Amino acid sequence: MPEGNGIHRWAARHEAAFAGKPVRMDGPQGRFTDSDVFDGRKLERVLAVGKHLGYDFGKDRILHVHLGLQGDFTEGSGPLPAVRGALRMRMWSAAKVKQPAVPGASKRHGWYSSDDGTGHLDPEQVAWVELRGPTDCSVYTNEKWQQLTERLGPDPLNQDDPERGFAKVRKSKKAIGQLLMEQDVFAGIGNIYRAELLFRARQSPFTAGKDVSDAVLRKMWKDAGPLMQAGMVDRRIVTTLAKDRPRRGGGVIAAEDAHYVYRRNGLPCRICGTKVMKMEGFAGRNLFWCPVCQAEENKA
DNA sequence: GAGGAATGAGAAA
DNA sequence: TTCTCCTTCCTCA
Repeated sequence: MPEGNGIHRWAARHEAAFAGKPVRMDGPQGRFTDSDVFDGRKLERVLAVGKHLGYDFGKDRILHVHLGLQGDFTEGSGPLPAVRGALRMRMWSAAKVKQPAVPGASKRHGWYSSDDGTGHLDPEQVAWVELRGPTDCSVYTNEKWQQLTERLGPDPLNQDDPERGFAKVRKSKKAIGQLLMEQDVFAGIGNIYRAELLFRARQSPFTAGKDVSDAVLRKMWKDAGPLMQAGMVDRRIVTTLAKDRPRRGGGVIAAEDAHYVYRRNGLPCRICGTKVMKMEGFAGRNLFWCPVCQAEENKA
């Protein structure tokens, strides 16, 4: 379900948990049949570009994961839980045992264990992740991964040079609210950040790309990096400034205070009080904006 | 228990 | 522009 910030977060967490060691992997319900390619091999690093994850096992083998709209990970420590729900793939840390976990098993598959009850393992060291509902979970070569990254636009979370993306916006007749959703313009931005970045720049979603001022473009780009980096609070995206949120008790940011316009249609704009608007199917998704703060005449 | 919506994107028409 | 993939969670009855 996440936008780019959530993807980079998973990459960092999974790299910290698994990289540098052999990992176990399977697709216990037959939804992922290539787990053998990776099972028992050492994970070298976890790549993140836009909304794409790449678990790099070296030797020209990368596990590509794209969560899409419905995909999500669950993670935990302790013993691997029983299979439940619709599980695509799971990955867990492997502890090396002195004897094959399964007598007669091949070295690659049999000499690592996490929950086989052999007693060779400290349960506190076990970490696991489960993946369900992804758009893609498949084997990539280095070349295929490179083709993917070349197709994507600059990613605000990867310190990329934004000029390539700016150039595409400047020559496009499409609305900026549509361009922000296109991953070959900017990678990693999704429907929440589209709405919130446009609002924070007081930019109308309907202005053609070629008519958006450079100042606003740069402002949105400069905003996007830190905003996406700080983006997750309790697995939620928060984009409101503290001064624009109502004061409530405790340090927790309430879900209804997290956004300026996203899913706030019918509610008053936090800045001007005008009712926030919603339009269905704008670049295939629901668009939210304030018709006053983001009026087309506001463009610099 | 049904039905819809959700932080996505590729293919089809 | 419309369909289709796919899973979970929430609302409503």
